Amino acid sequence: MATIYEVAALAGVSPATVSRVFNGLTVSEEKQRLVRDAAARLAFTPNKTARRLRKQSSEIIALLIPDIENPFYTALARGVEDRAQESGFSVVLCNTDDNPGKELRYLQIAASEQMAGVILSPASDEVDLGAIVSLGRPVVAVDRTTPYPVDAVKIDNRAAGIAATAALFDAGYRRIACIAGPAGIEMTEDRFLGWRQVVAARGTGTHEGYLQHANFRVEGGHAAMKALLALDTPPDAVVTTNNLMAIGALQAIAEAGIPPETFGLAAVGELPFMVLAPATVVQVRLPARYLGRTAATMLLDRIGGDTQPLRTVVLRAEVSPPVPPGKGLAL
Amino acid sequence: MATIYEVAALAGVSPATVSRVFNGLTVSEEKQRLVRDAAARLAFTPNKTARRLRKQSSEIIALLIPDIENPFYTALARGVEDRAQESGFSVVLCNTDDNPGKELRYLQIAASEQMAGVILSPASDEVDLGAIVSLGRPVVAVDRTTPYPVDAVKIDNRAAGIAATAALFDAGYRRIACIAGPAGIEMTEDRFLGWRQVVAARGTGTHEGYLQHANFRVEGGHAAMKALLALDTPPDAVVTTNNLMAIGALQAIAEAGIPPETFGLAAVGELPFMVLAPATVVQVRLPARYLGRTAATMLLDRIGGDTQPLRTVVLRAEVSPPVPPGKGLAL
DNA sequence: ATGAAAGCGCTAACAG
DNA sequence: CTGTTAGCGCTTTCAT
Repeated sequence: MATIYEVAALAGVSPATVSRVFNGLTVSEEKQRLVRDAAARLAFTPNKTARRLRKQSSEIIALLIPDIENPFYTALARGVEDRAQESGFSVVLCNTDDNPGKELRYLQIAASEQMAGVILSPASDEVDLGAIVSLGRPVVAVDRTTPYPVDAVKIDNRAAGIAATAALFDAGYRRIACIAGPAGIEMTEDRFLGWRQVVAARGTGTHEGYLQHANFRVEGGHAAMKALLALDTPPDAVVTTNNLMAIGALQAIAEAGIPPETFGLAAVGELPFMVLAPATVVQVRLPARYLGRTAATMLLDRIGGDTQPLRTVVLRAEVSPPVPPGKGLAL
Repeated sequence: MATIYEVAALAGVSPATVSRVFNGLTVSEEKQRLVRDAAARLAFTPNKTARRLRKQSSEIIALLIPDIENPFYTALARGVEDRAQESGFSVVLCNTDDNPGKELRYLQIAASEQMAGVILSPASDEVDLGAIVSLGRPVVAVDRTTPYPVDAVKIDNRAAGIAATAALFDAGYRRIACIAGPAGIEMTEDRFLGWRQVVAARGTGTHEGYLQHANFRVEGGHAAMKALLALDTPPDAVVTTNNLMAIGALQAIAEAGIPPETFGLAAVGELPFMVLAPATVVQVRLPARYLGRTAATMLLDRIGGDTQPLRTVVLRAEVSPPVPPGKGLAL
């Protein structure tokens, strides 16, 4: 890799001038040309590491997500990436696996790599963002929140939970259970509170065991659904607070030999690659990509020196239009 | 962020000694303790940027994949990540979007960021890996190949195509079409050659238009399937050379009102989150995660100085066990 | 507008 | 075993 010194020598100027050319500072037309020619001939690419050491910052933003195999997060990642590209930033994707230890480690890496900022969907309420924030690196929480005061962009989760549950009521179901994520994550709590609110207001009373907590994976939804079906008075419909758990629930329903069209299912989130949409699956569509884009915009604003007070942007989810009868593929 | 100079001052040793402690070189027990105490008190984290500038290399490997929203690639990414973590490396995920321009750009970034190596699934045969290779950075091609001489790990694609097609034959289908990816990518060509081989050997002769090329996305498979169904003698089964196109094909079949159990579908790749597996969907399972892990292992070997001749590891795909009747959820 | 020179924080000889 | 010192390649005053 050629350095600015070699370029400078070839162009007959000083290294400083080469640097100026590559940073868009004022350089005479003539020398500008000289430098560009020399650089082209040497296939010169500025050494980002040296530049970063000097400037104490980079054009890289870290994105910490809990599960890279969840399409919701990959869509979110796309949104972040697209926006970042527009401003010449690169994105480093870090998979925390919902593991606070891994999360912490990546946060340290972000700091020691002089990354420009961090967007994260916290694995737990206990993330310590103090270290990175005190370094002056902006942080934006996305999808999930954190007690630590940072910018955030989230979904109106309570409303999403309400919409999902209400749709099942409207479809005629009366014994509606809920498969929620792990206790202690505000995002999923809010969604199940939405469920509880609707059930309390319109339901036929609460049933024992209708609220199940599970991890956010397919197996979690599967296990929880099995537990629900084993109840004395099993539900006739279920709300899941994320996409993957809905898949697991569907699998359990199928395994139990229940004709799916007789059982109501509403998911907060989109069921990925759902070729086969039984009319009874309600999807509360989450604007995942836009969530990412918004978070990236907020972060880039901060990186650019924006100093306004902390903001939380709340996005509204949208209930999927009911599947027209006969259109939902009856396999 | 504290520097080694501050730690050195507090510990009463030289900066070099601090460096040695953090690099596991020989330092007396006593000073070792001194340094660690001082470092802890200052919350010192070594500045990776400075270290990288000095060492001319980093512990980061770049992973360039064509589509981060394709579960095959996220699974592959997991494999890479898991293996990398074990050796203390981090992974930067880059989404090329099957766009040679983006791919080139990321390759340049990998070079100018002094990344330790690159694992990529080339977007085109024209990738120029010369620049990065001549920098001494190891490169491993994964899933797809490239004419440029680098280590590679791939699937036995011809065998996968054969397996998929043969399974349909065995199930009694006789007019088997193929939806292949874009022409010019060896991976997909090999799969469709497998199809052609079986059709030629066991088929009732070739039909006009039974080979469709499409992009690798859901829409591609959808459009191709529509074209197939519009033929004078439409096929009674189809092989798709990747997972996403199979989804699109299924959608088109459903839209056409064809009872899916009367139509055969075999996909090279797994249909992600397939709750609803009609018995007729044959999946040739690709060991995506293992593919990633293997690629990472090869790359890390090279980074570690392994100098053996170029290797290509070929992994064998596995046909999904036939879905037991009544088990494939009939929605 | 341009050049000279001083670091950014770390590692790796080289002495001792 | 440990300290001194010279850079890695770039940006940025400070002069000119």
